Amino acid sequence: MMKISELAAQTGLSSHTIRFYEKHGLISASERSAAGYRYYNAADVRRAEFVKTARHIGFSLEDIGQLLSIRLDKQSHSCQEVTDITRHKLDEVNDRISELRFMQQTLERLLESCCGGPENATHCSIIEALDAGDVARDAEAVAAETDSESRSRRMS
Amino acid sequence: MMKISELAAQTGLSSHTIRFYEKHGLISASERSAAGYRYYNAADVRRAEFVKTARHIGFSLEDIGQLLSIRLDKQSHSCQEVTDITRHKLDEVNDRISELRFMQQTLERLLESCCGGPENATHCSIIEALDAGDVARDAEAVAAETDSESRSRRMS
DNA sequence: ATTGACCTTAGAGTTAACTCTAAGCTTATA
DNA sequence: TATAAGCTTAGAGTTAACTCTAAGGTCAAT
Repeated sequence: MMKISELAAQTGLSSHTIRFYEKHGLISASERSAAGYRYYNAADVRRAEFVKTARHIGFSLEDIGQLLSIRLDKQSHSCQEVTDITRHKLDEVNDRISELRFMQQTLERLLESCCGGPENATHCSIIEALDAGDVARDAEAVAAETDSESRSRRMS
Repeated sequence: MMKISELAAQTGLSSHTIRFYEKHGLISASERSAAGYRYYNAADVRRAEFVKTARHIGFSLEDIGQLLSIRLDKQSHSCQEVTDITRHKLDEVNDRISELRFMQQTLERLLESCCGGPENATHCSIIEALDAGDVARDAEAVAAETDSESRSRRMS
């Protein structure tokens, strides 16, 4: 049975974060001392590590809540539920990657077009491109194409 | 000279957002009516569109503030200043893409390993993988490798 | 008995970029 | 002149996932 700071050391989460996760129903201490100290057993530690792993992969706390309830009672849940959550997360990730790739290309194109030197910016092609706004029209096309804007805006 | 809702229609920004940008020093109306109504001239519109374009590419409002001050007085600024901002943004974007690609690969790997069927999750390989935590150790390696965690966490 | 490290809680603060509300004034139209 | 649409401001709310603070209780070691 370990105290919160030991669990923190073990998992790499902070004590604050562990309490925060508890408040959100993801982790709990299976025992409390008379004075209210949290004590974690091996199963608690594994659960905390599960949360950390899932978080690292990019699952939201809400996703993790669902995964945990499946983990807790595997018999009552199907593999499909798990893959649905996973696939949905993958879709979000892919959408966000598409957006970022467009930004990446645009930024690279801008950088190539500009001398980047100590000359003054009177004829800077980056400023000019932003002024012309043609970049933005491309961006809108991509956004419409992937229809990713609204969903990905909710992602980290 | 157009009123705020006309500028909104023209740029695709909301009136709220235009006022918000004004509060943050990015946009302003070159005139006000006696009653305080904002009136925008052609230069104001171009500036608003500059902001929108830059925003679309992924520049933060702070970045845009810098770009605008360069745009406003090109003689006093160098191309290098512009490319510095752009390159820095590109670095952020690339870091974030690296993270997301790792997530993508991990999620794809998880999906491949799981049957995804209506069977109960007693032996679900996704849940098992999250339990084992080996995924997380890979993720940590990637995070350390690109050193992208702290920077990208500030990105959208 | 006294440190000092650690624990508790409730609740506030952080970040970015909006987004909305309330209460009241203005303007164009019928 | 009455109505509706639109404008103004200050300021609060939203989102996600923390992160920190304050005020106080606990515990092990000296």
